[in-house]
Amino acid sequence: MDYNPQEIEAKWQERWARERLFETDADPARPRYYVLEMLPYPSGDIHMGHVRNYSIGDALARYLRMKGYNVLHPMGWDAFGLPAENAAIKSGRHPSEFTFSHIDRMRGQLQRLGFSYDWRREVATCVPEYYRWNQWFFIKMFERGLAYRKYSRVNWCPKCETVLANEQVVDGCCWRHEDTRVEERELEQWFLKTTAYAEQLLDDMKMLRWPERVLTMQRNWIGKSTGAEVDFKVDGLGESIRIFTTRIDTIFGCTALFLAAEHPVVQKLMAASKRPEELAREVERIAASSVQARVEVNLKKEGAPTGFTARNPFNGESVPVWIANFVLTGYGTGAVMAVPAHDQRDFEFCTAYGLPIRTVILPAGAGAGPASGAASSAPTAFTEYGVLENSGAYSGLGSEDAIERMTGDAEKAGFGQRKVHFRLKDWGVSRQRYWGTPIPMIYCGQCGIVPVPEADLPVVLPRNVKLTGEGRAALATVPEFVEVKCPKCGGAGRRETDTMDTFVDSSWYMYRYTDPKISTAPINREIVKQWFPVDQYIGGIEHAILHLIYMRFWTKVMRDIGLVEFPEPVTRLFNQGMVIKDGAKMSKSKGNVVDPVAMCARYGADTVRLYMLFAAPPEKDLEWSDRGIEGAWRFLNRVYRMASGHADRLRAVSEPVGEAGPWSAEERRLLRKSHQTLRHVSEDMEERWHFNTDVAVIMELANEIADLEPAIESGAVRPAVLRSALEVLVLLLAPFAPHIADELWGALGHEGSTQRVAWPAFDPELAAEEELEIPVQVNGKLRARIRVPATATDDEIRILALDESKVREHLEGRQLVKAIIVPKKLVNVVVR
RNA sequence: GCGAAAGUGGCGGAAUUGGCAGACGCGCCAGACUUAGGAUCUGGUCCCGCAAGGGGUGGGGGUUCGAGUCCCCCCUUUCGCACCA
Repeated sequence: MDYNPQEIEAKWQERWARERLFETDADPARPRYYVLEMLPYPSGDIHMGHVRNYSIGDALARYLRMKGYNVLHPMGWDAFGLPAENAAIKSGRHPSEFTFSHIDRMRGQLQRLGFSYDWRREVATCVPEYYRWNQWFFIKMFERGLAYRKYSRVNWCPKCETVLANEQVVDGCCWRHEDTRVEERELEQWFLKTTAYAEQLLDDMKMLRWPERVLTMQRNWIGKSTGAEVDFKVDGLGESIRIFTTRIDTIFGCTALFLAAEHPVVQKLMAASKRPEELAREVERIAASSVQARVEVNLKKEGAPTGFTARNPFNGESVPVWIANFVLTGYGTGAVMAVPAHDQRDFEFCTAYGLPIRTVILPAGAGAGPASGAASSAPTAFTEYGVLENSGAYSGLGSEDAIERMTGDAEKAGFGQRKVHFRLKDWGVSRQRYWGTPIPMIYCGQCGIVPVPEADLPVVLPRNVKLTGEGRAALATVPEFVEVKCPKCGGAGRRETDTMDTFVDSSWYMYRYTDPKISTAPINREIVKQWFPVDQYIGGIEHAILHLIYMRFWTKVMRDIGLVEFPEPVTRLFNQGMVIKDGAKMSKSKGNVVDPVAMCARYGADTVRLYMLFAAPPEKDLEWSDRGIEGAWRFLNRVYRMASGHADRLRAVSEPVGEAGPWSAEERRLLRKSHQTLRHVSEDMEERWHFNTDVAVIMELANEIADLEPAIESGAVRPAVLRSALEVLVLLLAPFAPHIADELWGALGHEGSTQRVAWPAFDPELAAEEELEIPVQVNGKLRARIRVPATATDDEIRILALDESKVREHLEGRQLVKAIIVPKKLVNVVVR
């Protein structure tokens, strides 16, 4: 009789599996819905963050199945590169031992939580079959010029001992090691050309129903800026310096040029300089300080003159060329024009070094005289659009017009051109690690870079490798792996020894789920067409500019090589909040973790899941509370006692509730409450997703049934009505606490899982109140409540309200101005 | 610094469209049952007040018959961006 979750959950989990309840069938008549949760690193144990993520997704999946959808709800595992290698280095065992045993372990934990995954569609991204298709994609991209190799300065995490992509650097630190500063190294690396899709990644955001926050982050990350490039000829040298500006309208106010210390022309200036040693020293100093600027916020602006001047092509004026620490090498051309009057940074720099400041833009609508005088003595730059002055033929134009005209004129005269720059950089995918997809390339002295022929894929990892963790590509130490014949000429070649970033794996795993076993192609086009795009993706915000940009890029590449016909892989995205304990995100290093497995052992999966949904709305952070979960536990106990207490009697009842009564007042009350609850949960599941309030109204229904216990004893609530209310209660609970729901569904005399039962429809007539309690305000203050039949007209309500004794008291000696009736809601009597 | 979101009891939170502020749960108080209670059940629980009544959604102003909700100013917190020319 006592609620024993362990027993119930084990029984139903076994039965769900035996009946293959969650296996996605191919019934073409039913509408399809693809629910996907972000896949985990198999770190060995699932944590509460996972449980929350999956409780949300599973509630949705279970609801949709009951609504008649054919639901695809898969689960898989990301490649687990670094943790596996570190564990291997420590123990001397092979990384695969960790990876696969951890996957098994986490799968077991998820099964214990009773999530409704179709395990036939499980995908692990760390197996040779998956490597094959990563490599296949890589070669396709190489053939299209979308994968290339270049020697460049890269981010290096000393803890990971490997390269990081720009997206993987957070506040100057590694995304995995939040307190490890990223270093810079010069390395030859493979890149994927995400920049080729910058414009599309930006444009296609309009078709995404994603949180605005994520879209904004992506927009910032892509960082489109439209402007112009203009050439300044260096006086006395054959060189010219090309600058990028979004404010060509301010160019008459240019009083200097600023170069990044690493700008290529700096070498030439040094060579031509009259005082080369001195200049070289200065350049070195500025270079050092600009490296620091990348890490430090608000670094002091520093610079040095080169001694050269360059000619402004618009007014023929020569301005000094400086080196400045705040000019970024990697953005635009690495050179900018200094317009101190209209750019805050230039203003600070020029003020510090005494360079002249010349106003050329006036605020629109301001008088010419006073404004120009004020601007030259102002402590800040005027950076907004305005009207040009001191700008030759362009004076008097508005900024917008001027930008258009001046850019056009520069193009005609041949010293400049329209230009769009993006902040987005290509994705550096080389990793100097063992456990990852080998990059399928061979270097030949004769033929250059040659991709491994498709027939030879996959290139697999050699087993006999010694992992040192010393930051050199581990594969380079295995001669049998490295030494290979060139597929083109048959001569001696060398294999690439870097492996791919594991974000490659997660960029297309959602496709693989639709047909995980296909061996002739990365995806089954026909089946993908049936399921894609993913209807609902659920995961944390932390991948806003990592996985979620890579994934979008990958889909666009897949479309361009003819694998899919749509531009975006995921229509709707939902970000659940983090699980917090003692004010901080749960993490092993902080020692504030709550183990879901232990919680399951104590309370059962249903209680844990119900609490995860009840304690906070899903998009907000959830503060873990040991007391709070007790509440969920008590609730399920109450429901269990209540339902199973009545079950024996109710099982025998066969008569239906009846279409229209006649019902006792208590029966009406019960039916009304259950249909109101049904309405709330049904509507909420469709759009709003405030699962915490769904659980709250389900609790209210349970409380209502408990309150009616005397009426049930006395027969005022007949068994058929009670049974209908209990069935609603159980079915509503099914998405949130599925085991106990199925158990009680059985106790009420039904066969099988609630997942095979149609979601009940609510009856608006049963949900409607017969009598309303309407608050009556006098001048906005609550003075009384009146009870009126639900059918009462506004006039009837007005008469009743004005007749109420409390209201009459407040009316005494005053003049009635009007009575505002909000139908079925409220009356406000206005008096003077 | 710029941008966005948020701020409601002792706590998590509710109030979906401008209409009863505090649903539901936790905690707390009182009681019942009990050898016992960290089990269960019943009642109470925004603040001041014996009550009548008054006050109350970060602070200040405004719009409105009516504001947690809309507008303006300020404060605080969180998140994102941060020399992107």
